[in-house]
Amino acid sequence: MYAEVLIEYPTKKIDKYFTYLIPPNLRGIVKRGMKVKIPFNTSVINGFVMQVFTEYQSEYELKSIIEVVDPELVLDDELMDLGMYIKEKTLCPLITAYQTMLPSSLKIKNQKTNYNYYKNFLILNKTKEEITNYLQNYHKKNYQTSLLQDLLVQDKVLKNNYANHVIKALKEKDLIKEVKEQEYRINKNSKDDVVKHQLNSEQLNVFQKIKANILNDKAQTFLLEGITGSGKTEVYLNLINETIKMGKTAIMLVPEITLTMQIVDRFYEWFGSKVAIFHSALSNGEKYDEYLKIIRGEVSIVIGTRSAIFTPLKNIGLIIIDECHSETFKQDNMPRYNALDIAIKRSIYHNASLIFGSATPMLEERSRALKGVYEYLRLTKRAGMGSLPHVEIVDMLTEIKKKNFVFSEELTNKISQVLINHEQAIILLNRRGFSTTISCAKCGFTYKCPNCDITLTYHKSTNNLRCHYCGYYKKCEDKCPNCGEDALNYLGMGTEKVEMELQKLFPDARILRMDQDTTTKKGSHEKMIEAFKNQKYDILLGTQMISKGLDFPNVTLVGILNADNSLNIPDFRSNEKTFALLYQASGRAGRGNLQGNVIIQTFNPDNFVLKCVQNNDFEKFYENEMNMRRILKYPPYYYLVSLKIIGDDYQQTLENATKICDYLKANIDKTSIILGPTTANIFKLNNKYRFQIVIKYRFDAQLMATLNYLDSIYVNDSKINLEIDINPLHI
DNA sequence: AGCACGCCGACT
DNA sequence: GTCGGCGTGCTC
Repeated sequence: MYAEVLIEYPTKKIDKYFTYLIPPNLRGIVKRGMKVKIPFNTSVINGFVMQVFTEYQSEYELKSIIEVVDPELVLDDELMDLGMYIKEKTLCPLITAYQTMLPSSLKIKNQKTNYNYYKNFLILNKTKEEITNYLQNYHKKNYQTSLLQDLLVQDKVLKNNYANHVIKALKEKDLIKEVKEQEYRINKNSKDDVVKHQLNSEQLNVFQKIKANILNDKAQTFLLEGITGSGKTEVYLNLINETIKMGKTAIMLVPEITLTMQIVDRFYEWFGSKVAIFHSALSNGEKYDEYLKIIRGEVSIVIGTRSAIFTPLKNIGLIIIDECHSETFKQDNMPRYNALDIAIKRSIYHNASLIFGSATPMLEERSRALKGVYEYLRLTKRAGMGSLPHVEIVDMLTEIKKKNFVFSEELTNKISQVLINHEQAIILLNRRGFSTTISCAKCGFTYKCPNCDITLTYHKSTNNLRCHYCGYYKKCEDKCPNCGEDALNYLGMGTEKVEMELQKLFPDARILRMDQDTTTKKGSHEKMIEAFKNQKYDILLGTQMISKGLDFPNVTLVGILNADNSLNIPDFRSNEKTFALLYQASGRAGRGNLQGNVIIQTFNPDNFVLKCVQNNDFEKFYENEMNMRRILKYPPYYYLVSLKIIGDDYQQTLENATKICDYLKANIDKTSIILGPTTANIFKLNNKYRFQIVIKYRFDAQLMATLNYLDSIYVNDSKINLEIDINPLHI
């Protein structure tokens, strides 16, 4: 017996099968989809079995598989094929696809093989009658009798709760014995008195439609566009409930679990131990346990972040991707897969229903829904009492003249009103992007590329402004070209500065600041949210992280500082992202019975995106943005591919980039557009120079073959590294 | 990815 | 004369 094995080094250089002998003691045990320990070159490593043969002709002597890493963890045919699909679509080493499917506790370097977690219990070694008899004749009352009493009531008790000498004494009398049982690290029970809200007519309509589709075993994707507070979660809960009643299983993806703990708790309340969760904050042991629950068929619902789309559930009836517009669903290292694509693939395999849910779906998804590729469902009314908030745009230019640099008069007034009424406020500081842009503190002017409608990026080393899309650059000026003031600056406001300012204005207000600095400790995020929900604070101040999915009924005011900041990020999606962010953030206001107010502070009060947020005008925003994308040839009208050429030597890297560009021009479809080579957004990283080529295409029969060829060429180049990202979210 | 092999420089 | 630098190539 022989096995073809993938080596667990995530590199393209050895992305091929190696054949091993299956020793007699492992025959019938080693199967496709299993992890095995193998000798490779001079060391012992893990491998992944792709195929088992009975016959094999070899010119040289084969080595033997040493052992199976974990006989319970086997990827089934669906996931094995899915791995191949990912390799084909994203050009990754095959093993990286399988690695993302398995819990990280089984990674190469991880020598620890057994993650099973045991607890020691005590049980009676005699019948209950015998013990009762014993207790009646034993006239004293001590720790021993109390332990026996406990065991008469409970069958088994945790060993750790009792003193060792007591246990020893009872063991010597042969009355009790110790047993070891595997325990899952996460144990949740459903609540009997869970509050199940009555669905309104809109929710009911959506529920009925999707339920019927699950019953019909039809693979169908739904785009569920529901305004903030429209009760999407309630629809999900009811649909999942129906799914498991039909004997099927469900997966729900969320962007980041820590931000969505409120939702996850609701799932535990409804479904208890039928739920497994996956996210990065779990320990290796916890992940292993959750995975085991799925493999053993003990759970029927999985909630998790991106990679949870690969959970080995059988008989999937429903897949939900909540907040499907989130960029976290695309992985930005290998394998560069998009969970939405995988979800579609899996829903077809299982004949399952698939829901993409969002208040602000990406243009790609929305246009597919309009074309009828997805079924378009909408929730247009808030589910509870709350009505949509009143949105006001404040021009910071006039405020600055009044010496209000951080907080406008209007926002200050509204905050004091909130404090008087004992309500709560959220202040969102819209952080700038990763690259440095220059703006004028006096007039809000920013430099734009004349060719791309993209904000120029400042390069300190050469003191000029560049467009990393087309290569346009210009010298940096001292004075603002718009208003002539010497007020160009590179820095935005930090949360700390805003907090100080806020405390100065409202000395008695209890302010909670949430940003990367204050939430790095594990669990601190949840604690803060809990504290704010319990009204231990009046004002929550933070960055993007506070804008999503949180539900605080007492919040009546949302203030958004420097709203136009994210518009200046050099990215063709910056409008879309800003719209989603502002809309989501405004949605935090007025979720209870109280009327909500939103104040948007900006230097561009007439900005189209902001106006659309204010007027709640989705259609107009999408229409305008689609038009822009069409003119500029961006998704959803064109698909994108990004190639990054990375190397130590500037000249050599640029030469290779040019060579690749020429090769592309000669070999791909003439209707495709090739941009570049230009310097990449991050031009120098880890002392390596980075160039970028962007391909825009619609239909290109030669493209994949060409990319595959280029990829294979550069695998064996030790000087130049080529990174290809197919359908990148940003370039 | 890791590790061995191999061919050139500054040392006891 | 040798120790060791990391460039190159192989791993069932």
